[in-house]
Amino acid sequence: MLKEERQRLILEKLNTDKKINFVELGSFLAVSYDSIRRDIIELEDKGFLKKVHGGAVANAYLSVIGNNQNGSNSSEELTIISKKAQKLFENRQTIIMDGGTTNFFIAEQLSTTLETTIITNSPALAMVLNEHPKIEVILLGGSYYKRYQITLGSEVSSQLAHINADYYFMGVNGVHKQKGLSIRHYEESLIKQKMMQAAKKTVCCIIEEKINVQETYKVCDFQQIDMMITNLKPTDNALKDFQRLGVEIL
Amino acid sequence: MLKEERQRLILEKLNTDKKINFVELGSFLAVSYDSIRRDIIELEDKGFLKKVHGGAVANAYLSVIGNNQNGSNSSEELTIISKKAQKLFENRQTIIMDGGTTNFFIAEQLSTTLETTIITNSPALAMVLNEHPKIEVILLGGSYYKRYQITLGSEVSSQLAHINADYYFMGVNGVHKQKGLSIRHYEESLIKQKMMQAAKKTVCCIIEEKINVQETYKVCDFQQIDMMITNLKPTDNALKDFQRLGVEIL
DNA sequence: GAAATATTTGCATTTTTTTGCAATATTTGT
DNA sequence: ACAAATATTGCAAAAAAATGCAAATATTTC
Repeated sequence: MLKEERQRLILEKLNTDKKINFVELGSFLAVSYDSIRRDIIELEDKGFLKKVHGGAVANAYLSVIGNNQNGSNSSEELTIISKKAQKLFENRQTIIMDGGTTNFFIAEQLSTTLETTIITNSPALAMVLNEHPKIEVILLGGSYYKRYQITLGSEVSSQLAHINADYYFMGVNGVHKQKGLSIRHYEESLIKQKMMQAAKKTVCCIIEEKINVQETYKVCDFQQIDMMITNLKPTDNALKDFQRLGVEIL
Repeated sequence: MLKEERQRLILEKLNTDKKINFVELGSFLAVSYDSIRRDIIELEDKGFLKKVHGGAVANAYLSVIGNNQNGSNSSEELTIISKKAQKLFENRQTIIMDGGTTNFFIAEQLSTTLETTIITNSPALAMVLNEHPKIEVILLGGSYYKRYQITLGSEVSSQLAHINADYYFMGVNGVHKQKGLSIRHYEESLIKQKMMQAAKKTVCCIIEEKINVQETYKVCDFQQIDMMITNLKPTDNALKDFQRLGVEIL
């Protein structure tokens, strides 16, 4: 087995599993533990992964969207959310969508007859819409963060300043009744705030795992958004804390 | 068995298997290990594969292009151009690259140790660099033109206004000694002019089919660029009109 | 068509890279 | 702090690569 072949397989496995264990990998590829270990060191030198005690973890920015999609259980949840979100789209609207698996999914499912403008800081999302005949896409430029696969920074912010959209579809890592909406990256949280200001209504799409979760950086209070879409039924018990707060739940 | 025939078979096998082992290949083709090895070296020089210890692996970008294009000739031409272009890249530079197959190719081949900033209006190019550990990417935002898969418009233009890059790698549809460099899309030709202004040196990478071709919209005169890279040898007869005009030809 | 020249090929030898092992050190969980 | 798991290091065997050389083959030239 060629070293390169092995390393390619390691990266592939890492991409799907997000983490690898040397011992398992050794028996999986039928090579000694040492070879695996040395491969991991080489790959780390090249910046493709991070070596940790007992194995290696993916360098976040390497995770390609393709992998997020095939995660079978979460894709079911995303499908439900996407279906609900489709109802909000009408012709002649302008919609801001940030990067994130959910928005990616929603964008992919948009009806081919829809005529809207979509403003996004996610090149991947823009490219998903390549095939769409009628949607106009505005890409917000700036520093490109490979790790999150979006653009951020003051350039993005200033472009948002003179935009007035109908909806903003916001993705977050956590929604909490008291602590509000939060994510893991500071710069991104600022851009999300700007995006909220640039849209008449903010919609938050979120899978149930992220409900009642609090992350490092707060974007806004729960009451500041206009609508929340989850994969649960609006009447679900898990959502009862969020009822009657002036936020529509779909 | 002729050398060319052998090399063709090697490339075919590489295409299906994505990797080759010298010893296996030797017995498969019934020639000595050394012949195989020398073939591989030759093929690597031509940019068709990557030689590794124990065999060879497919060059990543060749498969990508395989999807976009079918002409096997043009990928060979692009490989030659890309190899030449690589020599211009050094650490701590800022490079503007617009969208286009050639730049896409060049970006994919960039050394993983290279530390530069790449400014582009092509989301696809930004995403190619997702896997690159050290390159910083600035994406120019604006209206996204699906047809060309790039952003254009005044927003892009104004972002370029305060950029001062080392090189601009420009893709065009035609280069003509008298008529200059030209492309098919008006708005894009304007952005290319801005990009030229934003870089110290402009490099034009072009395949021989586009030499002495004139398209609808002129970007600049031939003498205004600093360097032209083609798949031909600089001394090739087809380029003799372009010599001695102050433009370096690689 | 034959001689001269250049290219290709296979082999033997030397050098380099890769690999697995064993001994030792470090980290982790309890 | 202790045991178990995992990592590091140095080393030697094995595999593969590079090199130089000579024979075989192809190409050019006259």
